[in-house]
Amino acid sequence: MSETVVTRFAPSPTGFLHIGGARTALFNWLFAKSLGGKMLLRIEDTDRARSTEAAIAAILDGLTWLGLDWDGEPVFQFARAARHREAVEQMLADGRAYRCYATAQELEEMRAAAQAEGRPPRYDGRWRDRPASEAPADRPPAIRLRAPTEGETVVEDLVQGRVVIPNKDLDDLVLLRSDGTPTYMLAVVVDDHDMGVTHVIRGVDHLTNAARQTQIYAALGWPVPKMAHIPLIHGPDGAKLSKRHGALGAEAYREMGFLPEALRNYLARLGWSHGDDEIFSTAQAIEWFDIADVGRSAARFDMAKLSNLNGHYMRATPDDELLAAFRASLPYLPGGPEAAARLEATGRWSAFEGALPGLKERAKTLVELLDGARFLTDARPLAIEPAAAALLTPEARALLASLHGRLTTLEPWSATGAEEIVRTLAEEAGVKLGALAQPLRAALTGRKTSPGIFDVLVALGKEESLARIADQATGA
RNA sequence: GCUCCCAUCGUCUAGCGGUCUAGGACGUCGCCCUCUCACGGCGAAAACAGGGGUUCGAGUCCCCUUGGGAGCGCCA
Repeated sequence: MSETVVTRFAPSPTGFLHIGGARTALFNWLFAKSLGGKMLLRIEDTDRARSTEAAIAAILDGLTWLGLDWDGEPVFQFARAARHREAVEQMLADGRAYRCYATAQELEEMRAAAQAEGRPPRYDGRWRDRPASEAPADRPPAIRLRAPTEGETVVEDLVQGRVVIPNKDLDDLVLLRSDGTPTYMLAVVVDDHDMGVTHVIRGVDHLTNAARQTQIYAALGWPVPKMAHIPLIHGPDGAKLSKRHGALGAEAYREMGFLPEALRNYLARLGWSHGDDEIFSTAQAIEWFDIADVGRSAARFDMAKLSNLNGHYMRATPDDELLAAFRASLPYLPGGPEAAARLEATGRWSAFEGALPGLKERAKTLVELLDGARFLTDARPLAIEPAAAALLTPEARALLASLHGRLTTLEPWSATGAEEIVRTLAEEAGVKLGALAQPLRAALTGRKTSPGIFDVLVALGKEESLARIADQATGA
C-alpha cells in the first residue's frame, strides 16, 4: 500500500546537463523528496561511441551544483548488458521475442517503400514467423519483440492522462542488436524494474517510448511503473531550445552568475505551480510538490524572469552568505579569477564586503555584482567612461577641488560625516546635491552609476577617495 | 505522411460549470521616492485561438478547424 517511492534520473552522457534535463531531474527529486522516497541516478551509456567520461563528470557536477542529490551510487547501464541479455533469453523462451535476420539494407528499403506509399516507416515483421530452419548461417540475428499487432496499448500517465496508441502503429522493436548489445528500449525496462523504480518521470519526448516499453513489460510479465511525462521547455521563440537561448549546460548558468537556489525556483515554476506562489524555498517546494499540479503544455524559457528571480535571491541572501557564494563562484565567472587576484593583491576584500549591501541591491547576477564592484580594484588614475566624463565639467572640477579640501578634515571617515560636508558645500555653492554628487561619483568610480555615493566614499577609504577626487579636481 | 500531445495577457501561470466586468508574477509604460542606477511604493495597457455543440449557465465538458510540439532507428 504505502510502498516507498523510487524515482530515477537517467541522462545519457553524450553532453552536458542541459536545462531540460536539469528540470527533469528537479521534478524527480522534488517528487521523491515530497513523498519521502528516493531518487536514483542511472547513466545511460549504452551508446559507446557517443558516451564520454567528460560528459558524465559534467552531469554529476551540474546536479551537484544545482543541489540535487541522488541516493546510492549511480548505475551504469552498459555494465548491466549481461542482465539485459538474460531478460531477452526469457522472452525468446516464452515466444515473446524472435530472431530477425533482416539486413540494414533491407530495413532501409522497407522504410523507403513505406515512405513512398505514405505509410509510417516500420518493420514489416518478415522474420516474425519464419522457422529457424530458414535462418541464414552467415550472419547473426537481431532479437525483436513480438509485439501485439491488434488492439491498443494504453499508458496511464500521471501528467498526460490516459494515452492510447494503436498497436498497428508500433512495430516489432529491436531488443538486442545483431552484435548482441541491448538497445535503449530494453535496457530502460530491465533497469527500471531491477532498480525498483516505482515512478518514471521524464520528458514527453518519451511518451511513445512509454507505449513500447509497456509492451516489453508485458512480454516480461513485469508490472509497469507509474509514468509521468512532463512537457518540454522551449526557447523564447517557441521553437526547440537551442544553444542561443537556453539549451545550455548547468555550468553555463553558473558562469552567468545565477544562484542555484534561484535556478531551482525558476525551473520549478516552469510547468508546475502552487497557486499564485512565485518565490518559495526548496523546502516549501518539496512540501508543496504534487505531480497533479504539473501542466501539460510546453513552457518557454525566459531569461528576464530568471534574472529577476535571481536578483531577488541575491538581495534576500544575507551578506556573509552571499559573499561566500560569490567567492566560491568567482573561478567560474568571466574575468572572475583576475578579479579575485586583484582583490587579493590590493587587499580590498574588506572594501568589497563593506560595499556588498549597496552592490547586491543593484545586481541581478553575480556577474553584475562583479562588474559593479570593479571600481574597488581599478587603479588610479581611473579610466573615466565617456558618459561619466561628460559630468566632469570645469565647474564640477572646481567644486571637487573645494570638496577635496573640506573632506581632508573629516575625522572619523564616515558616511554621515561625508554627507554633511557634501550637502553643505552644495548648498553654499548654490547647486543641487546632484550637481556635486554626480561629478563625485564620476571621480570615485569612473562611471555615472554606482551604489550610494557616501557608501562608496566609505568603501574606498579616506586616502583612496581623496586621491581619486584630486585626480579629477582642478588645480588640486 | 502517420501516431500522440498541447492551446488563458508578449512570457510563466491561477482557474478544476455559476463567486471571472478572468487573478498573480516577469517584462513594458507612467507616477512617486531619490546623489546616479537599482530597490521599494502606486497605477496603466495587456489574454480565455476560431467555430459548433452539451447545459438554466462554459475559460472550465465534448467535437471540428487552425496553430504549436513530440515521436515514428540494430540513437538514447
